[in-house]
Amino acid sequence: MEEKVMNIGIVKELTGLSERQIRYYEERKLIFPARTRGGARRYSFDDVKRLREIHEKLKDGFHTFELKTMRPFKSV
Amino acid sequence: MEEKVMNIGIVKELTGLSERQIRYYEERKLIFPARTRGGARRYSFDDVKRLREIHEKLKDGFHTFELKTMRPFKSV
DNA sequence: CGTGTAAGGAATTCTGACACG
DNA sequence: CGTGTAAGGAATTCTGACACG
Repeated sequence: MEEKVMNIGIVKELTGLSERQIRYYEERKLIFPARTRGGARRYSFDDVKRLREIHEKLKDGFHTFELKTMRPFKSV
Repeated sequence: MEEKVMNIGIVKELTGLSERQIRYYEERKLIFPARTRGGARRYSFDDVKRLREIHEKLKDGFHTFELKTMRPFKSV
């Protein structure tokens, strides 16, 4: 579940989030997709799971900078 | 492992096969990727596994039409 | 802060065909 | 038969920015 194999389009469908949101969470250092040679992001199923958790927390009123310590996340 | 989430570029990397080979096996009805609205193919991890098996069999001298009965494969 | 959008470019994927054998 | 390739188009993704609040 850690293999980075999905492009952002599929992640969008699986999470229901916008590309903007997905990229923003990365900008905030909450998610770490891999990159193809061409620069396209690649996510794992674990990433999809994490994106859902992030969005849930934000809906609960937390801020991205507070989520960085939300849970230890194994680095790529 | 049945979720169709990978585009052909990643499948190429995971299997070491060319796009031509991957598409040809589909043309021969040995593999059944899903499609995005735009027409792009989407594969599952099971598909990747199957592609490897197909290629192995071909290297062993079998022909694509002989592989259709190779093993029951659940349809999409 | 978190997210939407229009903008232009670059990388990806698609199909149908010609080629070899 | 199984696979390579050049061709042109269409869909996808990328970055940086302006916007709101």
